[in-house]
Amino acid sequence: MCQYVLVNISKQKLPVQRCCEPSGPLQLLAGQLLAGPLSEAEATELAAVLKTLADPARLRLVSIIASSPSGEACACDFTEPLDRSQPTISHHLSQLTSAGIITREQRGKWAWFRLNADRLDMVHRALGRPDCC
Amino acid sequence: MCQYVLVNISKQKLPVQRCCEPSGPLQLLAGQLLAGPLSEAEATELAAVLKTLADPARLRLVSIIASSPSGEACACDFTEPLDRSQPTISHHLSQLTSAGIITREQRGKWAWFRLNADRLDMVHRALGRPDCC
DNA sequence: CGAACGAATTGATGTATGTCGATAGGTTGG
DNA sequence: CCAACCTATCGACATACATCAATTCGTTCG
Repeated sequence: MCQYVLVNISKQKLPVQRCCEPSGPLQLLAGQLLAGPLSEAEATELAAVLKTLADPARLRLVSIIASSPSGEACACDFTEPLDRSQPTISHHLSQLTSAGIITREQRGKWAWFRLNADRLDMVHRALGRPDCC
Repeated sequence: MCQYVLVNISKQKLPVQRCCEPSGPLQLLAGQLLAGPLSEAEATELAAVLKTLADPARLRLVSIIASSPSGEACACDFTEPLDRSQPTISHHLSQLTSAGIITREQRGKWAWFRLNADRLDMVHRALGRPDCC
């Protein structure tokens, strides 16, 4: 079912990007953890994104989407490998979407999710050294 | 008080490292978020470290330690800028220490903390692309 | 030794969160 | 248009957690 649709869209162009290059304009997370003392506001903002990532189920969701050849995955692909109920999966997908880490697209009765590379790069850079990446 | 002691040890050698180079052997967090599907165990382990980082107070503690010229900071230096009670600060420092993100050293009646660069690099790499850093 | 001081621990409290069963909302196919 | 199917929302529940006041633990110094 899902696989059938997946094949049909697997030819879509995948984002090819150089390593450590900003893939878009930075609007948030300007502060870097190791570059100087974070303000309460900067820390709260960064903490919110990290908190969304800091869950085993959500990390697995992200990793499954990331390792999909087509760059996206159907909601129905998660329930089995994660061994959690459908409402729980849906909840986590919603969390990740709200945090801007993944994007959601409805196609027919299936919901498809892809990574938001910009947002992940942002978090990645926020945790690196100032002279890195 | 604290500043006096701080001056005395500020000549200690600081770790000078190239960007994106492992600063030590990896024992944990072998899995990379974007390199392939994470197992439940890998995800749980990575989530634990991220959860420790995912708090405004703890992020600020880390950033304050990181931006100290001497590379370390006294527990007494945190209470004021963070605007939280002494037990709360102590609690967060304990969390960060348990997670291996910072190290603690008792000198006289003061407690001094430094970053564990290895551990932070580990988290940084875990969130990056496979071909990055 | 005993007073003073820095930091950790304890106990309590309100809030946030991960999880599921049951239900509702939307979309497709016959 | 109705039944089947996929997904989201709701309600409930147990657990985890951030925080503080009070207390205890260690260290230093007179």
